[in-house]
Amino acid sequence: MTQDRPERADAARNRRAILLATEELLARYRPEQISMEQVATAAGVGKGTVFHRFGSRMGLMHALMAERALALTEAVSTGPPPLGPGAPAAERLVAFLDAVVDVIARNKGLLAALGHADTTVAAKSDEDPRTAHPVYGFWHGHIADLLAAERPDLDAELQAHILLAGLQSRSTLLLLEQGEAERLAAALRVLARALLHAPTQGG
Amino acid sequence: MTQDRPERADAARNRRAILLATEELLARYRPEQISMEQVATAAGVGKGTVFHRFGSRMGLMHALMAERALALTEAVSTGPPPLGPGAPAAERLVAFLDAVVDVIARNKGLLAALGHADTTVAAKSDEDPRTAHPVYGFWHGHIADLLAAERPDLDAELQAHILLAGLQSRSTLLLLEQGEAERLAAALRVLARALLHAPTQGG
DNA sequence: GAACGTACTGGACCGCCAGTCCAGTTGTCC
DNA sequence: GGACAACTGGACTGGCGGTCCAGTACGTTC
Repeated sequence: MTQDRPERADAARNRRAILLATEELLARYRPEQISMEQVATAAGVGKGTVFHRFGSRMGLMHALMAERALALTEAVSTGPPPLGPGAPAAERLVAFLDAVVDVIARNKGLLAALGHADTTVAAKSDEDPRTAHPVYGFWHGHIADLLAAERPDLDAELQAHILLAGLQSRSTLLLLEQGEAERLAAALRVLARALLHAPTQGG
Repeated sequence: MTQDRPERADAARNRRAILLATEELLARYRPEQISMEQVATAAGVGKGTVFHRFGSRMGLMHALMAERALALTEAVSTGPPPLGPGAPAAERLVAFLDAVVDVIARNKGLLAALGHADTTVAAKSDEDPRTAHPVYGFWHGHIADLLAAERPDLDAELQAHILLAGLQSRSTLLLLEQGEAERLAAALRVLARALLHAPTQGG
């Protein structure tokens, strides 16, 4: 589909430049301070190019996020246990949560930017956030599956949302900025384990 | 402090009008679609007045939120158990979470707007979100206290943040929009109870 | 290696919005 | 009823996300 015709050399070069410039800006400034024009300038291209390639602020952030999350996606699908298939669901869940904390810790700015982009754009389309944000969808699905495998009596879908929410809130992001990633991971492990051992629910 | 001199009659009238107009707009439109100018027009005042009274978009949303959360604050501080003092911490916690879900369910638009306002303004000041959002601070403190009372071995501060995060995420807000408040409350109860019964953590 | 069609480029441009400013108005106090 | 401060409101500013389209340079074809 995308390969019908290989991306033109200059287009590929600029795409990389834009993603790179975005990363650098995110490392240096708060996401809301970064305008698309700045990204374009930093990448040495025109604003039109940025929008041509990525459609919108949100598209750009999604592309970047997808790239950053790629390794985790692969580790989960085809890598070795406990992240990959093979280990018991409970272990995989804890390992996965740890890994997600890690990805997020190394991409706080991006996460915040994504949140901001989502919010900004939400008004224009009433699409489901999960559809709009494939990385989140994958994470959520994975957590929900593992949770359901271990505890079919729980509302796994929703618990998965809640666990993930704990990683994207403002307070959490603030914590990560202070280098407390391990503390967050620990808390999440406790929470996940507690959930796995929770007293069975009456209907 | 604020009472040194009672608010002038016209000022009070306009403040009410602005808050009311904001509520009505929030009920009808998505928060990001509502501009401060619209609020002003709907309230029948000039834009300058809105900013004079509330300082910024965020200030307006905070004022509205504080008003909406007032009943809960009072119920917790001086009301009857299980919400108010008197009941065991575990019961108070569950009751409080239910109450917060209720407040949030009845103010989804406002919550989303607050999130948006926070994000928008965050760049300008590097204040701690808790300071910036007193209602959140109160909720968080209360949950953390109750949690710590029952389970001193937990990272109550952080777990409280995580529980609250589950109420403010985009997915959650989406759920609430679909009238699934009870489902969310149930999931939170399960999670809180699980946490209260969690296996003790090794240091 | 030259000519051609097309995908890509970039910056001027648009509409919009948060927040500022200040001259005029109105309520309150003495 | 006069004086002073607080309040008011709308014109204005700066900046942003996103569009548009004329020009450019890439890859292809002969």
